[in-house]
Order: sequence, then structure tokens, then C-alpha cells
Amino acid sequence: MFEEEYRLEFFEERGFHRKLCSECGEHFWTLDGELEVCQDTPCVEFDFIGDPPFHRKLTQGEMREHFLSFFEERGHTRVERYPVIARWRDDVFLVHASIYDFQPHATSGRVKPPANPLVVSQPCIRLPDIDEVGKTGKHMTCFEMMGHHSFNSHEEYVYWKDETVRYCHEMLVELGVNEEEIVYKEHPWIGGGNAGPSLEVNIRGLEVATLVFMNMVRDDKGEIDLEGKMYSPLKLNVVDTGYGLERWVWLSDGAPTIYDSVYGQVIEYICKKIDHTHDLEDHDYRRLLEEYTKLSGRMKRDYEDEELMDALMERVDGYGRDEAKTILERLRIVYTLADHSKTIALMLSDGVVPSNVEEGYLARMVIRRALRLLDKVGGLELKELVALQNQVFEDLMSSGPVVFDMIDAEVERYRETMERGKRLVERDLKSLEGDLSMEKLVEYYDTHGIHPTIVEELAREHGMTVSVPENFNTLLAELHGEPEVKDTVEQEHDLPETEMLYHLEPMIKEFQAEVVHTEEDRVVLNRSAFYPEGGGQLCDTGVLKRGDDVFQVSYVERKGRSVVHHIDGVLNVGDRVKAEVCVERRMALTRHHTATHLIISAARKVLGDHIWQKGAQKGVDSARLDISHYKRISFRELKEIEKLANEMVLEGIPVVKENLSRDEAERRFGFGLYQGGVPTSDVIRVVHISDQVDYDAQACGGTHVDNTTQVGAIKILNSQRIQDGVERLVYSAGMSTIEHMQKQEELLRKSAEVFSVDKEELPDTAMRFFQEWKGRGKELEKLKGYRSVVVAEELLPGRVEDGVEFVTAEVDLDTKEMLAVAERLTTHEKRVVLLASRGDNVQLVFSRSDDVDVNMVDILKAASKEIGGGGGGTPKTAQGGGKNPGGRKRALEVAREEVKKRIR
RNA sequence: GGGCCCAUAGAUCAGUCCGGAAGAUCGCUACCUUCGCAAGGUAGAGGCCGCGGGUUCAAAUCCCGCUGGGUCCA
Repeated sequence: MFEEEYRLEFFEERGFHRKLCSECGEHFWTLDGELEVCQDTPCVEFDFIGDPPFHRKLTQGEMREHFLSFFEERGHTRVERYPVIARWRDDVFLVHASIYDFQPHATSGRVKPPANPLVVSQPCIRLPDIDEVGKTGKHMTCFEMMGHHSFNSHEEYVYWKDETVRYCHEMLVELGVNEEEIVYKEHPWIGGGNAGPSLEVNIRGLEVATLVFMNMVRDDKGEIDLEGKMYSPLKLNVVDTGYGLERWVWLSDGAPTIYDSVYGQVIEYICKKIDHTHDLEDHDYRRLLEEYTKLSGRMKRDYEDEELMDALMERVDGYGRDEAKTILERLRIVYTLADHSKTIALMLSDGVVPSNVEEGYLARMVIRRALRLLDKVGGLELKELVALQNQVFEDLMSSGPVVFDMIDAEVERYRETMERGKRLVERDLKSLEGDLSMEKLVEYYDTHGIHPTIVEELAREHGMTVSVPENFNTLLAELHGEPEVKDTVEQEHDLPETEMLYHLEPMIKEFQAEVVHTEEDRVVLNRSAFYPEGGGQLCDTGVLKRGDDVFQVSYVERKGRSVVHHIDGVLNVGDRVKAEVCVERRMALTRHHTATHLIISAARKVLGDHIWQKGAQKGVDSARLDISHYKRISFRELKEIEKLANEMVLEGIPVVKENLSRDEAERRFGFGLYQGGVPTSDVIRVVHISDQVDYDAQACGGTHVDNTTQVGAIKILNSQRIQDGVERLVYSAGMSTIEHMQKQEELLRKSAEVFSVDKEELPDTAMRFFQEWKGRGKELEKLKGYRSVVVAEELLPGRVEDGVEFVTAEVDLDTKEMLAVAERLTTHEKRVVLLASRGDNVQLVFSRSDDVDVNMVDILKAASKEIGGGGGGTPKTAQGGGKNPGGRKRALEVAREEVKKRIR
């Protein structure tokens, strides 16, 4: 594929050969005419381990700096790294590659990149291969992707394939690599809706960089067919390169694993704590690890461990198979902990809040994996590892106490889940015969979060064995089915454009306009001051007047660059209308919108910088804001937030709206701009509440007051946890606050009136009444008990017929009392008790002594027909009833007859 | 965003499928036993069965809604 694309001037001028790999059948370029394989694993084995091709070992910091300045010297602008959580995108949670920083807006050509060309070293988190971490010697869940990018358009050509390969080659040679060892493998790249030719750069088994030349975009109407999907040429030609920082560091020292190369300090710390001797100076030990990594690199996916061990034992000395296996298993935990703790530190310090949804869940998943491993080895805590990572790596953005607080909360939650789960499993183990079924295992994990390995352990403690199927994860995946892929394609409209007045003249109430488009009850005007629903703000309402005809505007929406008004009637194109916006509604919405910005600013101050808007709605009576937070917000914190927000109101801070280029806005205000979502334009409207300092700045298209004073009083009405890790605040501003407070006042007043006490005494009084009420309930129960004794005595003696004493009565008792009476009376031999309650809802209780052989349920069923009801119970005592009191006497007669019929 | 699960005494849970007088264990209180403690024995207190509707003669139990929690997946 793309064969012609790879015939670069550079390859020709240096005399590269294009060869076919004898192992994988792919094409590659090399200076070594003898070379037959592509130098990628698994075609070859890692050949740099113990024999690095670089001049010297570089640390991560040195390597990063080398790369960045190399490209800086060659005309690139250095760009600061982005957070690992992709705040500026709505299609992914985490940053997987350096190019993610500039997708989709810059790569699509809609927005200018922050610089061109640019160079960045971007920390990335990739979780799909999490199972391979610690096992293969090279997989990591977090790494830094160094990338240099250029964006070539018709207007601006920067550089393309040839220069890209030259840069890469030059840098490698500069670092000491023998250029005969550098292999460029053709590797067409398709992904993320884009495609293009690409070269993988391989050195002695290790892929050190991927040079992607993005020049196609997914397009059903396109003419290029790639793997069955259609693509068309991209407006921009984007150079997307990725150099794995950690891999280059590994290449520079040839350590047995990439983890030893990168996490040396952390590994040393963990090994010391868990009492494992990790001495890479020890020849046999080092060789064991080296050969293991080499072999695992050669293995195809899903290989058998035993197969690898067979091969390993042939290569190493000084270790028996079992001993080697134990060491490797232990090291796998060590390496995984080193890796995961870095990922956790990175995610949390970049603002991911652990939760059960979205990126928060991904964080929790990694945390729980780490905790499971820590439980296994013992003697170590997650917090100390994360603290160590913070200390070792300077690329963690912020690591305030919030990070540790979040970890504490997660550990606590994990322990509780484990406790709960253990009790559940142990209960089941005791009562269950034989093996635990697969269904149970799935239930434990899916519903209760108990991983099968933990079930296994618990079973062992109880002397049972549980076999966890190899394909457990697959089975689990099948249970959940395929997730739906959301369609993000924007609908196109060819409606006439509307001049939007609400930002130009915010306080405009009336305006003249002309109808330029209609469709049933929907009209588009040439100009409009109606705010269309958007950015979580509800739309304006009002009226359109054509002469004496008045049309109510009930809903307003935005489609592209047009504003569509829904009215209760029909207008015609060309009609001239006078429009009036409902000012009270607009003001309420506007106040709530500015209040929302104040609330989020206050929440950040009170709760921490991890606070992020997860959704919001600004209505007329109240507004609500969903924010990410790792625990319930306490009343004290709510009060504090409320207080801060109101202080900002009283301070009278100007609310500034300005249109800024995306680049400038991001530079000045950071990604906090995108709390409410990411605009798609190059110029964005920034609303910032600023005096000497910026209290809040957001990209926002909503309406806002000019000064915080105009917001009026803000009152937080409620907080809910709408999801784990997401808290919803409901609050009001301005007039609505007064209305809400009046309503509250009314509730209090009415409640106090009920008790005839002052409002202040309401809580105490309510408590006293509740206690008293409970006490009386108990007293009543007791008295009913006594009464049933008395009534039972009063009913005696009954009438003896056919050798059985019938106690038949209509009584003023409830069902429970009747049961007590019946129980008391039927201890006497040869007795049948037939009771019916007085009142409209007739309750029946029929009982007998043990020596009367009649099923009272049958009797009751027959009798209850007379009162239009039913009943049930036990053969000895049945209860029931009906709603037809006229049949009460008859029901008792029927019962007696039926009993007599049966005892004869 | 989708799925599953849970809520009953201070704690842990039965009871819910299949409606018919709210239970167990631990803890608590008092007494017995002891020089004292632990242990044991006896008695007792402690429940709006999460909240609100509905169905039914009858609801902890069935149905609907809500609230609070847990968990898996994307």
C-alpha cells in the first residue's frame, strides 16, 4: 500500500535498499544490503540489551531535552505538554499520542496550531495493553511521546516526508547509532479517522519511532479504499511523529527491561521494602532477565508461559525452572507497581477524579490493580509509591494534598469493597456444594467488584479449589456486548444566516427584523436578539408582532449560523416583524449563568483544582452545575462555597467578554477555558471575571451580566451525588433566591404552626414528638396484648357441637389482636375459634386446636366469599377478609357449617 | 452513556423468588456465677423493614417513582 509514497529523495541519495522482510513479508528500507529481516519484533530478537547502540546512557530529562532542543535548533517551536486527560476533546478520555494535543481542530485545518512546525514531549496513557505490563519487558501504561509536527496546507508548506526522515536519521547518528542499523519499515497507518503512509524506525529489534504522514481522512464519499473503508485526501498534510522517550532511554543503556532503565530508583525502593534482591550486577541474575525480555519480545501474542520457560531454561545458568519462575513473577509485580504508580500519579495530578464513569473509572481501574498487587506483596502502600514518583519525576503537573486525599478515599473504598465481597463469597462458599459456577464468578466481579483471583484465594483458605477460566475476560466482555459508537458528524444546514444581536447589544429588548425563511411553525429572521438554547442556558422567549398579529415565541434554537424561532402560527418570508424578548426571563437566565461561573470558581477554591464542570443547566428558577469531586461535599463546604460566591457578588467584579484567538486564550487562561465544552472555531469568546486577578475564565457563548453585583444573592439549594465522582449543585440567583427563601420560610412557618412552637424549636420539638410517637406505639402494642387476654376470657365458653367447642364472635379488634386471641384460645383441646372484625373492612381469623383435623384455610376461603374477599394462612390458623360487611354474619355461619361438615 | 446489585435492630445479615403475627448472630443493659477479669448462664432494651405512591381482605415481600450506596463496561 502507498508504495510510491516511500520513494524518498533521502533514501535514493544515501543508497538505501528497499527489501522484503523474510519473516513478516513487509517492505523496509536499509543501508545494509545483506539484511533480510525488518528488525522489528517478533521478526528479530532485541539485540541492544546489554549492548546499547548509543554513545552513552541518557536520563529521561537529558533525552527529552536533547530531543526538544534538536528540533528547536531546526526551526521548531517548543510547546508545553498538555494534561493527560484530554479536556479539549469529546471523543477520547486520555491522551494516547502527542498528535492528540492538536486533534481534531488543528489537524482538520479549522484552527491554527499553536506553532508550525512544533515539537513537544507529551506524557501519554495507554491502557489497552495493561495486561502486558511487567511481563514483556517493554509495555508501559504511561510513557512520554516526543513528537515533532508540521501542518502543511496550500497556503503554508513547512516540510513533509523527506525532511522528517532526515531529521530522525540525523538525530540517531548523532547519538551514536551506526546508520547501517537503522531500518525504516513501511507501515501504512490508519486510525482515528485519518490515514496515510508511515515509516516505523527500528533498531536492533526495537521500534524507536513512528513517522506518520497523515494525508487522508475518513469519508464515505471518498474514492480511496483502505481496508474496506473509504477515504478522501485531507486538506492538510500533517507530519505526525512519535518517539517513545522511555524507549530511547532504554536504547541508551541496554538495561534488561525498559522498567529498569526508567524506574531504577522506584524499583530499588520497592525491592528493598518487599525484601527482594534485585542485583543487576549479578551476572546470572542479569542474564536471566535479559534473556527473558528477549524471548518475550519474540513471542507472538497469547503465547503459553511454559513455552517461554522452556526456551529460557536453555539459555540461562544458575537457576532452576521453579526458582526462575518465582523470581520473574515477583519482578512482574515490582515492574507493574513502578509503572502503575507513575500512571496514577500522572492521572490524579492532572486532575482525573476516580469514579465509576469515564476517565475516572480508568483511574480507579489502575488504582485497584495496583492495590491488588500491593496486597499480594505486602509491606507497601500506594501513597508512598505515588509520593516517590512525584519526587522522582518533574513532569507531574501539580501534586497537592488533594492527590493523596483522593488515594486515601480510593484505598478506603477498595478495602470496604473487599470486606463486603469477602463476606459475601465466604457465605456462599459455606452454603454451596461443590464448585463455584462461572456465573457466580462473573457476578462477584461484575456486580460486587471481587476479582476472580481473590475468590480463588478465599476458596483456598476454605480448602476448596476454584478454577478461573482463561477466557474470563472474554466471557465478561460478551456479557456487556459491543459499545455503541457515537456519531459526531455535525448536521449541515443551508438556512439563511441570522445576525445575532444578543452579544452585540446584550440589553436589547425590542428589535425589528424580516422573516427570511419559514418551515411550518419555525421561522428564521435576518437578525435576532433571542438567545437560542445552548451552553446549558435555556432559550429566550417572547413575541413576534406583525401589525396586530401577535405570535408567541416558545422555543429558540441555533442551527449553524441561523437562529430558528418556534412560534404558534405561520409567518411568510418577507414579513416584517417587531420582536420583543421577555426581559424577566432573560435576566433570570443571565444571572444564573454568571452565578454558575462564580460557583465553579468558589468550588475550586474550597475543594481544589481537580474541580471540573461535568455539565450544567441554567434555568429561570434555578441553575445546576455538575462538578467532579471524589467525595460528598459536606454542608460546611457548601456553606463555604456559597459564602465565597456571594463575596464575589458583593465585590462588584467586572465580567469581561472578549473574542480571542484560540491560541492566545489558551495561553492566557489555560484549558480551564473548556469547562463547558470545546468550541470549534479559531476565535473564541472568553468570559472572564477579572479584577486584579482572574477569578474565572471560560470559553462561553452564553449571556452574562456586566458586573457581579447584578447577579444578586446566590443560594445553594441542594447537592446530590449524581454519579460516583460527580456532585450536582443546585442554586439560585437574583430574584429566584428571594422566592426560594420565601418558600423555605413558608415551609418552616407552617411546620412550626403544626406543633404550635417557634421555628427555632422545630428540630427539638419534632424529635420529641417522634420519640413520643414511638413510645406510644410500643405502649399500644403492650396494651393490645393485655386486651387480647381479656377478650379471650370474655369469649368463653363457646358452644359445643359435634364434640367440638365453637368460639364464634364479632370483635372490635385488629388482625394482630385476633391472632393473639385465637392463639391463646386454641391451646385448649377440641376447640375452633372463628373471629370476625367489626367495621367496613371485615377481617377474619379462623383457628383451631391441634386435635381438630380441619384445614382452616379451606374454611376461610369458603367463608370469605360471603364478604367479597379472600385469605390464606396455615392449616391451623387462617386469616383473610373482605370489604362487604353485610356478609359478616353469613361468613361466620358458613365457616361453622363447613367445619362441622368436615369433622363428621 | 449502558448494564448489574444493595438498603430490615448499634454492627453483620436471614426473611423477598412463592404476600399471611419482623428474626438470627455479635454488641448493649441488668442480674446470676467470680476476690476481680475473661468465659458461661438468665432476663431485657433496641425496628416509620430507606422514602412516596399503587395492587390486595392482607405488603418487609408484588408493581411504579424517588433517595442513598456498591460494582462492571465504554
